[in-house]
Amino acid sequence: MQRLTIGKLARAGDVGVETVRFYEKTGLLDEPPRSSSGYRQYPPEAVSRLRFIRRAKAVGFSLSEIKELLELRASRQNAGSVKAVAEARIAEIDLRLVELREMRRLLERLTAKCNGEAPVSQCAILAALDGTQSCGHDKP
Amino acid sequence: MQRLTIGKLARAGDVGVETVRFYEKTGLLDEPPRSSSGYRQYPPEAVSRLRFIRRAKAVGFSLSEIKELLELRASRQNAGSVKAVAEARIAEIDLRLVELREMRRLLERLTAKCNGEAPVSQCAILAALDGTQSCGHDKP
DNA sequence: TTTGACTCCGTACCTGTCTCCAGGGTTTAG
DNA sequence: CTAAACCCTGGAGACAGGTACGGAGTCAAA
Repeated sequence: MQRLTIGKLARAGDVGVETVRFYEKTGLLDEPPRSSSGYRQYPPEAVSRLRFIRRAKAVGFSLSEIKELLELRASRQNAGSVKAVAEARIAEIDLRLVELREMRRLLERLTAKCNGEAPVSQCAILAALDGTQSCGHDKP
Repeated sequence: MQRLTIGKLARAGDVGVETVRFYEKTGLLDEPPRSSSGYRQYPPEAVSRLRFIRRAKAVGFSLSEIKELLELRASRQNAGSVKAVAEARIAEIDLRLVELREMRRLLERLTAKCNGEAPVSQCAILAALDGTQSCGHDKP
């Protein structure tokens, strides 16, 4: 039943003390009871909650999505709503992957055409960005 | 030789008026001459500069990278430095692609295991984030 | 008991890229 | 001539996700 100070919780969750307070302020962590002198006294479960947040961040959930997941976890709904959040996140990732691959393709083409020895005035990259050459992005 | 007001420039470059002023403040666009009443009067070349910025943003350069590219464009160096900026950007994109693919892979595995009809207490996604089940991320 | 590590609170700051506002002056179309 | 549409400045606000700081109170070990 031992309670943790904020510093111990932060170390256990591998985040900064300020981050714990920030999470509390934004509703990701509940306000814990306080000691007579006002120190936060966390129950051991706070560590798993903090780790939940860390793991959810690692798979790319935003803090507001994580808050939503935590609220769902505490609810008596069925898992479909959680799955929906995860699927929405996958869809966002897919969108971003498409964008990044397209950017990469364009950049790759440009750098392939660029002769690094020539003066900048003949740089294919700059020419494409100037629009004096197609970079495959704008229609003619 | 007709000069453009900021509004016309903004429309020509498909950005907001405020954005043009912001680009000026941050050094992406030069300060143009002013009319007697203080209105900005842009030369037609400002449009291509603005479009340069727009295209460079589209391939994922940050504004500070774009500023660097614009400075290189105005210099008498050879194209190698431009190419280096582009290659650094490709490397960043590759890094991000790896991260996103990993996130996607983890999320996909979790959602596949999640039965949406079950109560949240049996949700495989939440279980993995809780750490009570491996999500393939943390070592056992 | 003293020292050093810890905690409290509130607020400001950071990166990046804008976006909006108030309270003016100017230009242009009708 | 008037009304709408435009322009000016400086500063604030927005988003995300923290990070830093100052001044003061508290706790634990030597």
